[in-house]
Amino acid sequence: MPDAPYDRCAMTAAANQSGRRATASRRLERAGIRDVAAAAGVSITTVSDALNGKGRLPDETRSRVREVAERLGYRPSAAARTLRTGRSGLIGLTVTTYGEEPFTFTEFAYFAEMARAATSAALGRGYALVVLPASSRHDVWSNVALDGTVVIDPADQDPLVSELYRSGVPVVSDGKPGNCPVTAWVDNDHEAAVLEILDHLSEAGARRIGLLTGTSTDTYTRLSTEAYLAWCAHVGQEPVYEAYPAHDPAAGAVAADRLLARPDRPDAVYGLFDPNGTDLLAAARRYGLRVPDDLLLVCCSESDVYAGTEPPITTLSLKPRRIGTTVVNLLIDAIEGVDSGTGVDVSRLFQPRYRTAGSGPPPGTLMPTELIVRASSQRRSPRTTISAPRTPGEV
Amino acid sequence: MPDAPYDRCAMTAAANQSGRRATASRRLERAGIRDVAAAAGVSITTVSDALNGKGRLPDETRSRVREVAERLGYRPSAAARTLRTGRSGLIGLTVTTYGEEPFTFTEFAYFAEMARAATSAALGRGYALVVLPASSRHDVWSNVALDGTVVIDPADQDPLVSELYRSGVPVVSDGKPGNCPVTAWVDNDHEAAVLEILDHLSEAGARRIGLLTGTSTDTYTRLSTEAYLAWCAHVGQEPVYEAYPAHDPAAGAVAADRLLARPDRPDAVYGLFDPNGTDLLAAARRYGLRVPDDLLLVCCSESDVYAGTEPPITTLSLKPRRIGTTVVNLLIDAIEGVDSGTGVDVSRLFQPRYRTAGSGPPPGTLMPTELIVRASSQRRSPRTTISAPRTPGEV
DNA sequence: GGCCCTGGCAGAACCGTTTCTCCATGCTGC
DNA sequence: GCAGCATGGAGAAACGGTTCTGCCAGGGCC
Repeated sequence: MPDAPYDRCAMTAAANQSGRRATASRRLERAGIRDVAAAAGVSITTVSDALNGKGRLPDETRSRVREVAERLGYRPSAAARTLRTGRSGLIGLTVTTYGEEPFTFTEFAYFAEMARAATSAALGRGYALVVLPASSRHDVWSNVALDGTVVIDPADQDPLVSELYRSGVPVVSDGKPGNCPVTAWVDNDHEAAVLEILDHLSEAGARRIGLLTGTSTDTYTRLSTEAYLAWCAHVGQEPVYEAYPAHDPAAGAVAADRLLARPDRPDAVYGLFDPNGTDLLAAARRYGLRVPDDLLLVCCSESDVYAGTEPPITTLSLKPRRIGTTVVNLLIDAIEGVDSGTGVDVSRLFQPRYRTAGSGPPPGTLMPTELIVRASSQRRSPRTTISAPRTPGEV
Repeated sequence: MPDAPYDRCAMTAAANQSGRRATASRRLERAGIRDVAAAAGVSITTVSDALNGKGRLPDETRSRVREVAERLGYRPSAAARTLRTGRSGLIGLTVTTYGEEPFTFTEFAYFAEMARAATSAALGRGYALVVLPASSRHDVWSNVALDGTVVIDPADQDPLVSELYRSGVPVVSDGKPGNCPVTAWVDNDHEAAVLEILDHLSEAGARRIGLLTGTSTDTYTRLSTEAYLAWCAHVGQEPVYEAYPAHDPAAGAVAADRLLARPDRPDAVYGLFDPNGTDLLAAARRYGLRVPDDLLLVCCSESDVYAGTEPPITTLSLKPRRIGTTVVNLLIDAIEGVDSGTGVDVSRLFQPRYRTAGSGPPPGTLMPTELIVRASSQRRSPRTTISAPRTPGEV
């Protein structure tokens, strides 16, 4: 250990230190970087470099500083670091809110699973996730420094997304955006999924397939319903569907009942939402319909309770884990890729940031779904297809 | 509008502004408070005061500044504000992690609901929630400035809680802490809940009540099991229980099977975890046991699927919404109550902060649970319906 | 021997707020 | 006519890091 420079530095550091807090004897305060520098006999530059693995320092100094920092229980201030570097290590996750009750994001297993995967993926890359409501504009959003945001199912011309875009915060959306300046998006191939289900039900012998759908205008509901209608038009079946507000748990049972009470009662039903399987099963019982003999059933759900119902119900899984992981990784890629961190990067100063050069539509990824076939949708095996089989890629 | 002071101020502000960035022509940058001050012809002090409702300013100035800020799309930097005020508006929520898969917090509906309520309560008071894993010490925790933290079920001598305590971050725990310096805690009255269930089963005719419990040492499992054993000792029944790792979804079914395969097979079972109802029902079917005639069943669950099983199963609800709301409100009370914000408050410098003076055990709140009695635990008294007809509206 | 290069580090600017301090002005009461 | 006070607002010091710049010493090279 070289002694001469150590002594010199110690004096400088001590002077620096005493020059800072001339007033009170502040004991019990958290150790700052200056304290570490003083204790280690180096400058704060050296401490910062040593702790962050930067600069040109011999390993000896580096380890000594690290040891002193450890001994003092030094924790760098996240706020100061964020202020200087412009990076907080936080990414936002919007959740939709319905009416009075602020949150419905754990209502459906899809969101819960997706949020879990997103949280996990973010942490795996050193980021933490902040859950924020899609409404309530400046109130909360302005109070937290975000490096980027995952927006679930943005509306057309979503004001929140616009605001974030203006602020230069990258946004990746779960759900294909309508007309939003998002950096990227991820979604399931809802058209393909619905067509696969309808074909599957047809092959099982269904002649009139009904749909239990929602009244809201989110991408999922819209695309699925459109795909259903398109399929009906294609095979020449009259559409039979009932829509209800999906966020109201009681309304689903009523809608299921309505659907099966119709004069043109379907002999197969696909329910877009998680509880529809249970609701439809109960409704079928009430009307004395046997599943799958009198009624074929499929619903979209992430819950495995449908493996244990009587009969087990065929479900479509949207694979929310995969969505959550992908969406977060895309977002962090965008955050770390652009990196307007050091100073002003003049080259892209007058271009929209975080967009692919050329500014076409934002890049999107369609992820496949998974149909888990169970007893509720299997009736007559041979009784072949009514409609021509179609490839998943077809829209 | 007074003209003379406006002109004077404008000149000062312009000088101030130009004195700042002599170098580049930084267009497209987000407007800072200096820009607002320059545009409004006032000092940055005035802008800050006007926007934050502080200082002594005439309404005229206040509204003018506000309008200019609005026009410029000014958003204060959260990082700078946090650095200066020491408050980030963020509170942490720990989640437990099991083995490889980092997250199990939405595994049980309890945590999902609790987290949802906590998020909602925090947002209602102007805070945002950050989800962080209970493990992974400095990595992530140091990178985010937290005003306080909700810790779910801290371990005895929990290192994370100790660390947070040393950092002066208030901690409120969900689950009665063993030996942790938490500010406050909230928990269900697990003893009372278990005793209520056991009494309920006894009254329904149970002679030998079994328990399906967990192998982990968290408060919930421990207290519930202890209450069960105490009850057994009290009434003179030999304990009959099986324990399994609750985080393993497959193990539950096996344990349920084991419990019903025992030579001293119970005629009633209480399952501590959410999936136990389904598992026990399936196991009972396998052994030809009718519920509730041959086997009474209760399980702890927040899921409403048990209202629709055949037969419907009696559940104990821990009311996670109430827990989540309470725990967050207690935490924010602690954050805002102590408020060592302005400078060093010498009076409490040498006392442990965020504890009740006198430093006895931290204040805790026991919240009641709710037993939802359904067919599975009702056998002999009036020998009424096994499954009541239910209206479509009922969930 | 001058020069450049490189390693090792100190100094100081800077990030964008909040807030403490203090000054100028006009008015009141005596 | 002046002390005293309220009002309105400017100035500058923090907050606690990161990082750009630059100094100094030593060694290789011509």
